[in-house]
Amino acid sequence: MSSNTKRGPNDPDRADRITAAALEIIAAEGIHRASHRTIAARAGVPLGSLTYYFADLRELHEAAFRLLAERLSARYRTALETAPTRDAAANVVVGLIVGDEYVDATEMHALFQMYASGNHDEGVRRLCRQWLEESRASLGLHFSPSTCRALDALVEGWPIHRVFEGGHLDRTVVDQAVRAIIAGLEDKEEQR
Amino acid sequence: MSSNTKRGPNDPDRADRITAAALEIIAAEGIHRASHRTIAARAGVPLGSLTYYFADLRELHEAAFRLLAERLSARYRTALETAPTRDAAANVVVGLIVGDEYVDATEMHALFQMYASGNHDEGVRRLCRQWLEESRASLGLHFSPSTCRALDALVEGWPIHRVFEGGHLDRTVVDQAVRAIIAGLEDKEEQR
DNA sequence: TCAAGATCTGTACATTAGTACATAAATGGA
DNA sequence: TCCATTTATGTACTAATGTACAGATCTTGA
Repeated sequence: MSSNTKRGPNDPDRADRITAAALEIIAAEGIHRASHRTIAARAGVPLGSLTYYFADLRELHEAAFRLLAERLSARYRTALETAPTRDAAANVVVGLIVGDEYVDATEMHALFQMYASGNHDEGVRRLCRQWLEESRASLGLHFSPSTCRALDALVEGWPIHRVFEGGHLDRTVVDQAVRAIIAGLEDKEEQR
Repeated sequence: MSSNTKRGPNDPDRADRITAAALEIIAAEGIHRASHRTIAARAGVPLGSLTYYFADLRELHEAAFRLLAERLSARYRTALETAPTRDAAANVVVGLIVGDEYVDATEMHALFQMYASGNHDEGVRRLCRQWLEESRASLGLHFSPSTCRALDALVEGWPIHRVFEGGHLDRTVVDQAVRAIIAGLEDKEEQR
C-alpha cells in the first residue's frame, strides 16, 4: 500500500474515526441508515473522504463489523484470561450472559446487524465465523471443546431475550444453567 | 375493513402471496433487497398492487416477519404438543437445535433479519417479543419457567453456530447439554 | 344489460443513494 | 522557496427507490 510512497496520510486515524462512526450508526439506527452521507456527517469528515479511504460501502460496513468483533473478542478474552479458576470462569460466563458489562444493548444491536449481513456478504460471514471461533477459544482457556460449544450457545442466545424482553435476567437461573452444563459436560468428557 | 363495502377483493389471497414473496426475498437476499419492485416481480404482481395492499414498505416487511414468526411458532408448538413425555420433549428440543427439520438455514437467515429490524422498528420488535414468548410457552408445556428460559436460550443460540460454521452439530453434545439443563434446573425448581 | 362503485394498475415524480473524478491542499526534497 | 507528488475534497451524474394518483378494469345489484 504505502511501500512505494514516501509520505503517510495527513490525518492518520481518519479511517479509524470513519469506521467508528459507521459502527455507531449501524448500532443506533441500523445498517440501512449507514450511508456514505450519514457516516460522513457523524464522523465530521467530507463525503469524498469516505470514497478515498474505502473502495465502496460494503468495505466500510465490513470494517465497522470488524471493529465490533475485535472489541468484543478482546473483552471476552480479557475477562476469561483474568479468571484464575474454572469456578471463577463460570462466574464470568454468567456475567457475560446477564449483564451489560461486556456487551451492552447497543452493541447487541450491532451484533444482530452483523449476523444479518453475514447472510449475504461473504466478508461479513467470515467475520461472524471468526467471532464465534474466538469467543469459543476464550472459553477454551477453562473448558473442554464440548462444554465451550454449549456455553457459547447460551452466551449467544440468552442475551437475545435480554434485549427484546427488556428486563434483567434472573442471575440465579443463569447461574444454575451454566453450572449444570459445566457439570454435565465436563464429567462426560472426562469419562471418555 | 370490509364492513361497509359490498364486495370482496377480486384476488383474495394476493396480499398473502405478496407477503410470502417478501419473506422469500428477505430470507434469500436480505431486507435491503426487498424493495417494492423486487417483491412485486417475485410475486408476479404489478407494482401498484403493493402500494394498494400495504400502506408502505415497513408495513410490508412487518407482514413478512409476522408470517415467519407465525410459521415457526406453529411448528414449535406442534412439535412440543406431540411429545407425550418430558423425555420425548427433551428429544424434540435437541431436534430443534441440531436439525433443519424445524428451522432451515434460509429461515434462520430471515430470523436474523427480523432480530436486526427489531432494533429500530417498533412493530418488528413486538413481533420478536411475541415470537420469543410463544416459543417459551411451547416449552412450558413440559418444563418449568426457569428451564424454559435456559432451554430457549440454547435453542436461539446454538443454531447461530450451525448457520455460520456450516457444519452439522454434534447431536451427542447437544443432547447432553439439554439434559444437563433439565436435570439441573427442574430439580432445583422442585426443591423450592 | 348497464351504470355505479369498488378494486386494481401503470406511470410519473421527487428524493436519495453510490460513486467517479476534476480540482484543491498539503507535504517534503532540492 | 518552489515544484513534483501524494493526499484530500466538493460536486456532479446516473441509477434506483418509495410513493402518489389518474385512469383502467372488474363486480354486482337492479
